[in-house]
Amino acid sequence: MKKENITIYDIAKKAKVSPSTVSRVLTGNARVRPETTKKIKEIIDKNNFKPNGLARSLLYKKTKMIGFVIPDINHSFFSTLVLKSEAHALKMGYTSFLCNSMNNSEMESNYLQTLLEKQVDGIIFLGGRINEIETDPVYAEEMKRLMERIPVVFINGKMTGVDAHVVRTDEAYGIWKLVELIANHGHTKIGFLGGLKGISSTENKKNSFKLALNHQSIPVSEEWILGSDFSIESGEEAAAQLLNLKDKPTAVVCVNDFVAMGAINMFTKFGLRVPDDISVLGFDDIYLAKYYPPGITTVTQNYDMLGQTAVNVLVELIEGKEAPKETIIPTSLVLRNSCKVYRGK
Amino acid sequence: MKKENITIYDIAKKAKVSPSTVSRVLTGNARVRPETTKKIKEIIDKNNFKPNGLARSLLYKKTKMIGFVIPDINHSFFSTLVLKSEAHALKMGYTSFLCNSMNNSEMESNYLQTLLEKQVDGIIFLGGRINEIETDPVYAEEMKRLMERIPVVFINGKMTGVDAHVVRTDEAYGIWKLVELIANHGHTKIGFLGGLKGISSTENKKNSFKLALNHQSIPVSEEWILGSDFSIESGEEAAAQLLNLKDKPTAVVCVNDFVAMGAINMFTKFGLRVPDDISVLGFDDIYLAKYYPPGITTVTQNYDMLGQTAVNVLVELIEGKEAPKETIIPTSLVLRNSCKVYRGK
DNA sequence: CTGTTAGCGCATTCAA
DNA sequence: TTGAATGCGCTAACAG
Repeated sequence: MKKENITIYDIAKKAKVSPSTVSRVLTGNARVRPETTKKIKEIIDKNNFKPNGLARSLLYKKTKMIGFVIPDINHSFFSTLVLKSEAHALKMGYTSFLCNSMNNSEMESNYLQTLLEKQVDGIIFLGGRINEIETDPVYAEEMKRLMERIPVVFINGKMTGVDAHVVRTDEAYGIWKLVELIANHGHTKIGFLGGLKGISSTENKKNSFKLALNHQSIPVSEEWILGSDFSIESGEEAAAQLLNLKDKPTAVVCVNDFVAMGAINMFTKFGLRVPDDISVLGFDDIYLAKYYPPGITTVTQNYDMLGQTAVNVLVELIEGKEAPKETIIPTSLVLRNSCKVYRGK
Repeated sequence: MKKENITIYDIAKKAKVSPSTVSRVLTGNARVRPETTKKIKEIIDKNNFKPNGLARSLLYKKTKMIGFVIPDINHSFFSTLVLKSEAHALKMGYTSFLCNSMNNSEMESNYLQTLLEKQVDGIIFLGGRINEIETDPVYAEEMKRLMERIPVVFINGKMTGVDAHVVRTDEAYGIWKLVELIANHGHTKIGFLGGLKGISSTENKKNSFKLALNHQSIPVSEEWILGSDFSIESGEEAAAQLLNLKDKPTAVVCVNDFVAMGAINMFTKFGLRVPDDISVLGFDDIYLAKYYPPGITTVTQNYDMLGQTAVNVLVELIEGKEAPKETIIPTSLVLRNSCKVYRGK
């Protein structure tokens, strides 16, 4: 099936020149007589010849490839981020190699091996092991050994004992602004929904949530802090649990937009109107947040900046330059219709 | 920054053996004395050595990589499909290289070049040029030249003059069943929303829609066939146009779930209840279809089968075997709550 | 301006 | 069971 590979030798022979001359017109790195160039280009074109990138990369010790390890491309947050990152990487002259770890540490390890063998020039890492509050020393060790061989950038994560370059969303500030917004709307009974315990994003947000409540002199009610993960289902469950309580909050901050959607679903199902009876706030500003009725008030992730910065930092590292150890990407509120002034009892 | 590469020569030297012996323990393709093996393995491990995949691939003329050209990973349909395909490819021993063309033909061309240079073993192609009803001869030519060098599989598309292997969703049947469902629910005024003209998916679905109406002895009303693309916005627009009509349908089939969501939004906004006042049907069964209120009745794409089949066909081709030229992946109805019996006037 | 030579890292002959 | 030699396809250094 696969046609015999054409090489520069074949082209050289047909053009009656040496392989190096062909190579020269290919790279454009040296002057070749115009007529010769023209003849060679014609033959290249006629034979549909493409230089073998493997051979080239083997020589250069560079593949111009960036590896991405992410948990799940099927999640809006990651797919958007990857899309932006890929586009920017392309501008910087790099192609992207994507690996879906499905949040499975073993798959992460496998993919890291694969990326290393494929000789990618650098790796951008998201999710999984770098999101655990308690770093697993085995995986930390693996990561350190990896980093001895190749530049790595973490997005929204860290590992204790691993001194990596990291680019982070300012989750704390986002939550802070969300709480400020609700408080300004007169709410004093506020819950927090969703998020897996032990995952840094959850803990960061919960911590900021509590701090912000304190700052607003609003008491923290632990029984309004519910949820098991980051899915719509989790939002539904948490909301259902809330509905069983005698004393219910009038507003809930959700760990992300999916959880907010689930919460909205469940509240609506049980006759509560959002935002009239209860305000629901999200996080991430995924594509659907705008459309999901009633339109979710949320915090935008600044996907462009997040992706671009991560790629930029990695490229600096690849080129052997200095790069900031930690970059915080600002977040900002996106006001829509799932939050409303508290209208009293 | 980047550490000097360790090679089998370094390992060989430290182990006081020849490079070929190291190579042998690496591949396991030849017998090596157990003690020697052990010693070499220890040294490999201690030095964190990984064989260079580029060199290996150069030699084998195989990269065990599949290239995916898709329009936009940020769309649920594609991300789900890619996820399933990648998982299956991994089982078959292949890693996946993803390229987002953004439905831009020029980017498609660039990525095809890149994939060729990176020596992927085969390519799975979705969207863009293979979805145009009117094939652009320039791109068809490019595709043909590509296919002379490397196996290609199309998913849900084709190009006139290009004799490619293709795996297709049975869109026609899905639409047919949708119409049947609505007709059985007593609806006789049915519209079709969304879809870009000239794109095969749109035309296939519209054609099937009309045939199905005929079959049900329901008249086709062209003024109820509206929409400009595949987005939520398009659904909103189309629904708004429908609302301006004196005579309105009581059910609409949408080109996909996003359009259905937009339509539901707009109908709701103008006081129509879904499904009580109007039934709205989607297509694709994306993750959110289940949750988007009131829960969208739709057609599932059978993502697993679609992705697995495409990968299987491609692998057969890569291995030089025969493979079916066209495979149709069945679709089936997913009943939820956006469709209801017509309750008369 | 062009040809010859060498080597990137690996696996596979062929000998020993 | 092991070592030496060769070549995958390419480019850069060095001559000419």
